Amino acid sequence: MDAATTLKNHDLRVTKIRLAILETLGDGHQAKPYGELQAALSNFDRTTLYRTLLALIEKGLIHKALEENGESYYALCGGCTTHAHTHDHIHFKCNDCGTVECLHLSSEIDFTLPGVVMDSLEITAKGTCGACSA
Amino acid sequence: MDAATTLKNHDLRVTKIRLAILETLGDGHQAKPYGELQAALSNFDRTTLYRTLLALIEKGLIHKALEENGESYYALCGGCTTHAHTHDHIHFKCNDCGTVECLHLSSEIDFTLPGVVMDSLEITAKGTCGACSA
DNA sequence: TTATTTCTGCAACATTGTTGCATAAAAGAC
DNA sequence: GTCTTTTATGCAACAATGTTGCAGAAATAA
Repeated sequence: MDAATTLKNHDLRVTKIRLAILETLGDGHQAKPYGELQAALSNFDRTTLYRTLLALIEKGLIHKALEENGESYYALCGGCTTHAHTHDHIHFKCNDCGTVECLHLSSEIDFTLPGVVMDSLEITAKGTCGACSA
Repeated sequence: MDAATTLKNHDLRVTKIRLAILETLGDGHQAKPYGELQAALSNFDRTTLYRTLLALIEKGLIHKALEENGESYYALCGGCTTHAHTHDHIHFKCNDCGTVECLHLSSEIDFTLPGVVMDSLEITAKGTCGACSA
């Protein structure tokens, strides 16, 4: 499915920056830092990028993978909608090359916290990725 | 052990802002956002607060619990040193009252990611805390 | 093609992060 | 307590990101 159709399916108008963001985020299993997005999309206004990211998040097309040192990382979602964000994956950051990947877990992580009601779980692992440790 | 002794044990001079930060962070199982620290310590310069937090982190007295919406949360460490940060706990944020707690896990969380070498793991859970769900 | 809805770019400001430098304060020696 | 050395603090200054309002431009639907 092409990007324009994806946008329409998610109740979003097809505009240049939206197509450009989706294209920049590529195949979706890798999260990109805000700075990189801004550099790649420097022909667009910074405010527009900011608001567009918000819109794409709200409609379930992308998600904020992690925040580090004041910078947010964004990645494509796999099948989220406005009302149901399903993120059965964790984020892995390579300390060597800096790439952030969305990895699916084969086994569920499950644990309980006494006395609290748990809604969501965010897991970020760090280390060395396959390419860098080879 | 009082705060001044703690500072000395960690190779840090005893100064007003350091004592104030340790006091503000209180009993240590709760993380405070930067904004709250700054408000509580507004008689000190913002830069000094910034550098002092860095120093306390480096010497293993406090740690950055999580980052959310561009704001960092800080909490006291339990037995870290400059060279060995041990954080066998997760962070829990209450969506209701906003408090962030450092919770120890009774059981270890353990899983593997194929093809990568894992160094560290950061886990943030969100939901409703005991006080708010009661 | 027109009318309507929504998006974009610009201006403007807040907050946090960050560095350099002169002065002030802390720690150790006497 | 005083002096010396080391380190911390406050100030100025700037960068990056987040955020809002508003007018003009673009996308949709009729």
